[in-house]
Amino acid sequence: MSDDPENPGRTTYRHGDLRGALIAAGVEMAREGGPRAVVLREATRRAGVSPNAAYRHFADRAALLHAVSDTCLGFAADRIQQALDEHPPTGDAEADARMALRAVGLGYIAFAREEPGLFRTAFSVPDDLRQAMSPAKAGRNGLTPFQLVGGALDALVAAGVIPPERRENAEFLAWAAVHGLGMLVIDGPLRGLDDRMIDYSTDRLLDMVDRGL
Amino acid sequence: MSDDPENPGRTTYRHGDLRGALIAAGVEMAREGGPRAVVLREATRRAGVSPNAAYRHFADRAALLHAVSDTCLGFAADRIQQALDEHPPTGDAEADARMALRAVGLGYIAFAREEPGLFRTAFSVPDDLRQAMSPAKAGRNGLTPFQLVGGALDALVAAGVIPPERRENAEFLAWAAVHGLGMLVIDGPLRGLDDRMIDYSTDRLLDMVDRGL
DNA sequence: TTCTCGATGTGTACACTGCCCACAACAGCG
DNA sequence: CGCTGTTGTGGGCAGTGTACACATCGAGAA
Repeated sequence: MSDDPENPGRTTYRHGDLRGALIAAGVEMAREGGPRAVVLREATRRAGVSPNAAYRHFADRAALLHAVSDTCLGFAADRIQQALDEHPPTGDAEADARMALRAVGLGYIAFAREEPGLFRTAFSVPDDLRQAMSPAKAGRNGLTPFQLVGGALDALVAAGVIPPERRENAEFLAWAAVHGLGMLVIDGPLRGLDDRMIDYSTDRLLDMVDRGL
Repeated sequence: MSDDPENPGRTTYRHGDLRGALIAAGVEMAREGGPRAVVLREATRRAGVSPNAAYRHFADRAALLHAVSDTCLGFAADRIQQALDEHPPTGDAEADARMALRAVGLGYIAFAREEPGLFRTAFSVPDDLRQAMSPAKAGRNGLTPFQLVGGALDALVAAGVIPPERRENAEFLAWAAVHGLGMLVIDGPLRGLDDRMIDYSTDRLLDMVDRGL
């Protein structure tokens, strides 16, 4: 029995929302230590439940990690949406479309920098195109990061900035650039560079995408 | 230095090159299962040695993984060099410089696709700028992947393709794009796409870098 | 109302991991 | 020859994932 004041020991035999509690605990561990820190037994401990109870809701540790990863992708979507909200449209369709794609990138990088553990966890699980738009990976706005990038690109086509024949699969190019920068910043050679330097590199990378798409 | 690779039971008390054998075993495990599959005890088992012997050569599992990761980066450098060799200079300095940067990207992506486990392992260990050029991460040509990208960019500046003021930190932009694509291909939404599709995306990404740098 | 049953949580157990400690064997030195 | 520091061994501990049998209980059937 845990006498944790924040997590009162339950009185009922049933937990109520053990699945959700395990995911929440997993997210908390992922926040501090990345995907490797998501430990099944520790999650059950935090939920005040015996280790094997987890197996009523997840086939194995990988399944739990997958659910945690999806949740993290939703958080990424939220952060991207926040960046979009910070750059409201001005009325100039072309400039707005450009700025929206930029905002998606800025939100993505911001998420990587603010929550490196969650960022790593979000992308620690193999994924494929079919599942990239699964609602489980969506944020509060109901969209996944992948769909947010796609939306920004559609707007660029609608505004005439990108010719339609370049639209196809452009998600992958934009995403690759931004995702790569995110990795380099939290785990790669850019780690520990001062903030201004990273801001500058982010700007230049987004310039490159803007020019090169 | 590297004889008797398949010696089940050694006769001498000393192993001879246990450190190297452990790294080699680690690389083999990484090849099949990525960084998570690099397990210390299994490495000692494959080296025909007791578990604790590893601690005479590595402080802990993280240290072994780090050494394996460095080795993998060297393999990446080798694959990039191979791609460079496959596109020999034609005499046109400008076209050659462009092609060299392209070849670096192609080699990088080829490595990710051919050896996903080693690729993941190479970048599973936190790193910073100071260590990006450590000789431990170099390939047979003595250069690290980071240095190979840098060289290609220097050639682009020398050929007048890139203005010098855009040279600084351009490594990060080119690297981010290619690295991101590599991750998307082996772990992300592009996983399982057919080869032609990936080739096409790679081409378009390198176009973007070429245009956008 | 009572009974049953499927869903959910518990207890025990096993194989495996990383890592700590004390000890054993040996190569290279005087 | 003996000493000594390096390298490998053996036993042990805490912690992990997970398989199996069992306990508890909520809800629908009788």
